[in-house]
Amino acid sequence: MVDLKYIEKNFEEAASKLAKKGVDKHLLEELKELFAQKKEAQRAFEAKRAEQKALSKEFGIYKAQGKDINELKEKLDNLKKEIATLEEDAKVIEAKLYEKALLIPNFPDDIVPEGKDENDNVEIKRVLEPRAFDFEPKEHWELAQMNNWIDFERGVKLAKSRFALLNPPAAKLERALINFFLDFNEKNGFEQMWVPVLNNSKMLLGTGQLPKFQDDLFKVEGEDLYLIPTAEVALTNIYNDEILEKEKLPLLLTAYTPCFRKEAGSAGRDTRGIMRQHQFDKVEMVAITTPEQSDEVFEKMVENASNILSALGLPHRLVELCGGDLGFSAARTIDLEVWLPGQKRYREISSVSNTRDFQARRAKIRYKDGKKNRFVHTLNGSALAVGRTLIAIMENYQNKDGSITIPEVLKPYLQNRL
RNA sequence: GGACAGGUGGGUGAGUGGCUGAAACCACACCCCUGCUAAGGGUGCGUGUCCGAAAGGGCACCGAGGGUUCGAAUCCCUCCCUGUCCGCCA
Repeated sequence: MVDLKYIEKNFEEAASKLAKKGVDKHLLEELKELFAQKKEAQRAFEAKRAEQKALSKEFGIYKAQGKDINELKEKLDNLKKEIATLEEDAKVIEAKLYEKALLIPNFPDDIVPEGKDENDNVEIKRVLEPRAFDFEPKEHWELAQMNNWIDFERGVKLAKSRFALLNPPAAKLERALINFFLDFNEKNGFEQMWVPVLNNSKMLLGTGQLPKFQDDLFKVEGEDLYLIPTAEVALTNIYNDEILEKEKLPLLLTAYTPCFRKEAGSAGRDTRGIMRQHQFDKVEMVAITTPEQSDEVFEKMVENASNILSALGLPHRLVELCGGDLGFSAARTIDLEVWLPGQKRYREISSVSNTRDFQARRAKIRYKDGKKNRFVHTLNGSALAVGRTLIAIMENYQNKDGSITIPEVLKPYLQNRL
């Protein structure tokens, strides 16, 4: 959640920052006004409440002394009614305030370029030269069919569109990739976790998926449980409503989970193949840091994801997202896009974000800094999206006859055989 | 899923209507004493929010939400969770 006090004190600055993300200034004005109202209502209520408490105490003393309490009681009865109204008012305003505040996206960092969509993102650098083909490279869905790696029809039969199933060679490769990623992350300091893939609404609110993006989530009927769209939700919320010791930071975590997304609003996009599925595997990194540590950890996470791609021999580029393309919770994001020779373009395979204290405020994740409790910074990034890595391997390692060469680094994970 | 028992501060745990935001002990921090593997004493030590430069003060929070009452951690209702036993089961 955005810092309301910051908006109150630095309104113009806050407004110009959020303009980068396309947030209307009027929304902020409304918020500021509500915040002022909330404080006023709170003050009014608390003053009366203090009065009531004092008189009630007297009431007890009077009674003990056998004094007449009728007059006092009448006074308190009236106060009670007055307070009930004041309290109700304060509650209503507060609820309204938070309802609105929870819909305001995070402030982008100053470094974030202006822009309205992905076309305005800024390429930072390219890593590894795309391979030169002496034949026309095919797209992954074609290769998948030629090699019988992916069964799209039966995936749909089992569930619905945008579900697929992997046949023996691809299924093994999928798991090899998961293990390879987890090991790679672990070697670079990320603790390997295992988490529930169903999380409750409080957690989804903590990382920013709720309340605004409810339509993107699969919800369990009759339960306060959602299938997580990313392990970021579970990993970050491990520390929901906790106060951490400064010495324990930064916490670097990694986990593999399947991820579930409704992909509402992306009808017609990437309908062929497994680029955009309702269920996909991903190995995620999450970091919990002090504000001072978060920039350095951010770089480390980007580097780690990039190094994995390099280890797999996959050409890729780093892209700094512009304000308009930045996610709701992110202050800054660098996407890693892998080269897909079949599609002849770079496609997102990892996204590393620093949310600064935005999620920490929502999820109430703090750390002790001396006597004070401060909000941590939370960061997340894929390392990597597994299904998309499978695509990248298929397209980059394809041979003229449609067969696919397995990258050397994965062979140990396949017991040297498919 | 059924039955019973519970949910209090970092932990253990007291507290059945006002003197309790909460005893005591442990843990932790600092100080004093002592002097070596027996320790003792003192002080501090929840979270959030509002006012304040600060000191300090107000309000809220004893699983969550309602209710009764002048007044609730304490009484009532609903829900959630935990434990134990039974059932079921990877």
